[in-house]
Amino acid sequence: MPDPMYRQIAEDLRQKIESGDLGHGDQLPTELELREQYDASRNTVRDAMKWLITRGLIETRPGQGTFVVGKIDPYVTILTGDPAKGGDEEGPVYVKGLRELGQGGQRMPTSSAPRVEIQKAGGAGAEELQVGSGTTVVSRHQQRYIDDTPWSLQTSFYPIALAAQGAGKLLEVDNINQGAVEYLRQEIGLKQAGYRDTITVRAPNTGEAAFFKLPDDGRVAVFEVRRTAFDDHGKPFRLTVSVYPTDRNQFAVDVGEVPPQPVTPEPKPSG
Amino acid sequence: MPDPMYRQIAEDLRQKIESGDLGHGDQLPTELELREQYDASRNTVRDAMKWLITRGLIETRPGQGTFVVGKIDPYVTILTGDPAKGGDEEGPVYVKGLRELGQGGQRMPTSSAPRVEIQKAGGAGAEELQVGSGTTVVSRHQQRYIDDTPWSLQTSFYPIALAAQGAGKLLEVDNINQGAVEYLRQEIGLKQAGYRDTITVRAPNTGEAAFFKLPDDGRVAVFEVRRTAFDDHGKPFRLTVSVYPTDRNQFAVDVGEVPPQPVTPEPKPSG
DNA sequence: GGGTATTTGTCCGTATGTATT
DNA sequence: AAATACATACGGACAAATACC
Repeated sequence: MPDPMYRQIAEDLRQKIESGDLGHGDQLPTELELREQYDASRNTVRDAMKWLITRGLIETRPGQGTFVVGKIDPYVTILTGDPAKGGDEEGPVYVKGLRELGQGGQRMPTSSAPRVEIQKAGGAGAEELQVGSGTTVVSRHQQRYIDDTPWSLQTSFYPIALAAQGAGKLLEVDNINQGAVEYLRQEIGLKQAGYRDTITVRAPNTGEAAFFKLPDDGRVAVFEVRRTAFDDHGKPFRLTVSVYPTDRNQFAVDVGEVPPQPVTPEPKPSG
Repeated sequence: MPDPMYRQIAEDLRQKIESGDLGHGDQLPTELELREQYDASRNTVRDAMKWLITRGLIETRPGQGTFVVGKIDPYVTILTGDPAKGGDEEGPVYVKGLRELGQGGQRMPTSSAPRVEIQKAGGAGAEELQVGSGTTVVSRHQQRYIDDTPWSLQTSFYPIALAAQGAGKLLEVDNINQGAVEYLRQEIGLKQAGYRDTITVRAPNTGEAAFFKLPDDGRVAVFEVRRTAFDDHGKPFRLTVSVYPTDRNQFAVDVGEVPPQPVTPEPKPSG
């Protein structure tokens, strides 16, 4: 038995897109035109559209039409940095296409002023800090941009004890210019000996979808990177949770000796 | 203006799920029952279902009903290993829940015999090897399992010159027991000085969806990890492309000194 | 194994609302 | 204001998968 009709229509359009017959940004025929081309009802054509939308191949714009999605030059974040520094907190970001900048395509992210909150460490967020439930932590939440486009949402958690020990800037609603890790080293001699990142993918919540301007049908997932930082006694003192849309970000991990070239050419989905 | 009706229905059901009113694996009312509860048409109820399905909250089973998705203990792959070894090719994998094994929750993946092909390095896959277009490469493709469940699809590319220089096993349809990286070191003195991983997320192709038994509506994306390995002259000699479903996998990256504990343990009574 | 009821999947038609040009 | 195009919502019909007797 053949596939359902909406799948056949979707596969036919997919083939047209991947063969280059329909290029990035091109407009598809309207739903009514497709209804005639494939001799199906408009609802069936729309089912095919939804199948293609889920796969990120097309997008619809009410009042305008349906379009092949444009290609995005992904941002590349290198997760392996100097353990004595923050890591991705102030690190550079590379752009794969490197069209706009002559060489290297390096960018610096900018951050909003942090929203600082004092919270109880419930089961909700900060198990990695290994403080008991009910202990007080400081959370510092920031919105991060590259070239004025939303790039990531980031929240760092610190035990309140650090502020009491002299790191008062943790409680201030200002960016810490030299970076929080360097500040903690200077101020109270806390050395970051290493960190562990865990990388997961999930659907965005409503706030994230709004900030990143993601379509509200939830088809674009987000990376969640949780960085637990340890001092030289192996004790965790910082948890940073960063969220990035998966459609315009990728990560790089360097182990051992790796030549300096910033990134490798793009991967391609195989048929 | 209020949200569309299908969104209101979806949000109401989402709240019931996230509040625990409906637990993992529980069955939802049938579409006809929901149609009466919300005084909507069956198609509108189904639109609400689709919204929840896209977000991974529920799943439908034809002939049975609609269910809250069960919780999955994710596999954790550590990307930062010994640069002189393969990395994740033979490395252990950790399971977060660690319920089934007493301690640590460590698992070893098993691999199918490789499918070995000789290919021209076209634009398709292996730009990272920095061989000219038209150069011949060996590809070794494997299916990898953990506890007999499909875990990843992996393809490694090597310049054909390595086989000519004495590493003949690269052309054989057998697993290389000691690992390809160790084999290349022993046989032709090729030392892996380091590697770079790039991590992206994309929709699965049909073969991947079939192997991983992913729903064919494409809502579950896959990780694509591309590992380029370099010798001690900084020359790439291996590209390994691994694909993992995002719904049951996560990655860890260790930088600097990180305490040994494999993953963040769930708070458990010591007994 | 067969038959039947239940439940979701596909497909159709139509009407009306909303966003854009 | 009008035309166009997609979004939402309704209704109905039949098919396919599953469970149960």
